[in-house]
Amino acid sequence: MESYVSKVLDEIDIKILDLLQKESQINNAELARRVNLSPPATHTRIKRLESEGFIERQVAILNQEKLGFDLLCYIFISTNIHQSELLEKIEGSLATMSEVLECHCLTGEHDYLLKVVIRDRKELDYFIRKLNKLGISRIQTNLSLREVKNSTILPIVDNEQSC
Amino acid sequence: MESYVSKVLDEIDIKILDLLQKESQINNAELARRVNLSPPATHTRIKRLESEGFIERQVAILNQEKLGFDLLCYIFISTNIHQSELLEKIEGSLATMSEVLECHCLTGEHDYLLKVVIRDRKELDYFIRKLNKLGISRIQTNLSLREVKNSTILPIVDNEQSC
DNA sequence: GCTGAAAGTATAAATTC
DNA sequence: GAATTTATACTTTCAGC
Repeated sequence: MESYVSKVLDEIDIKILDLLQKESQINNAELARRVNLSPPATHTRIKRLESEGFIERQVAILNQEKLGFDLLCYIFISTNIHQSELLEKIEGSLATMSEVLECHCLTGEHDYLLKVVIRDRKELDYFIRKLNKLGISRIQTNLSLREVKNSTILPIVDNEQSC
Repeated sequence: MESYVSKVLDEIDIKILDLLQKESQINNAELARRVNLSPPATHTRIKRLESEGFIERQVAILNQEKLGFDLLCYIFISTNIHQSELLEKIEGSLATMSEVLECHCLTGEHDYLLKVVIRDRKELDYFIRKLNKLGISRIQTNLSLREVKNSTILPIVDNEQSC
């Protein structure tokens, strides 16, 4: 696989993005050292990468388990609705539910796939009731038994990484 | 839903975690102001939350589309393997593949669910060949047509949020 | 946990390549 | 046009209370 180097992004930009997506609290001087540039030059590039939207946001990833979220579920849902106005309303409702971390419109037999974090069985029951109330006709819940990998790192540089 | 307040985490800790998981580059003085504490006290708490593992890491979330990743896939895979040593080897291989952002061992008819980011159709073909070589017997690929929501924010405080 | 000072870090300005 | 060095403002972090 080759790196994504375009007219707008050179190798140094890619390197900066990669370092930041792995460890965003790295300080500017250290970042500059790793890309062989002066701190101000590096800083200017970061600001450009932010303003141009390559960096969407910087976040802290919290430990689900330590915070009491015992259940991670992937839930497939289907609706019988084909009216776009109603679908938008359902999507809006799904997006505002804080248990729903991800929601994707998918190819295949189901309409949407949800990634949902839940504390316990009781809350899962409550959540599925909420889905039913939205007018969702079919729900297929898959529980994660074990997390093998969970990363936000896009493969923008060649080397395979393990985290 | 009620907040997760335990002997180790009080309301202020939860508030700090929540602010950081939404915007980790917020500065300490501003964070302190929002939780009604002095900057040093706030700082001490953050360090504690990090060392105790409530904060796993801080990362920059990059824009997939702008970086050329046109395809987001959820891929279900099954193996015919029941020997734990071989399964561990397969899991290790999956975990080191940089296209695989997530890998979960799931309940249901399939063994694993993968979240995979891919640049184009050609790369998807190449990726599926790699899976075949690992000894995976059944592969069901679902493409994301549209992202309705994509968040890393755990619902540790009551209010529903939209991002 | 607070206040205030010292150390460290980011940003701006001036200059050079 | 983009990077560097120098200078300044800000932010974190460490005392003492």
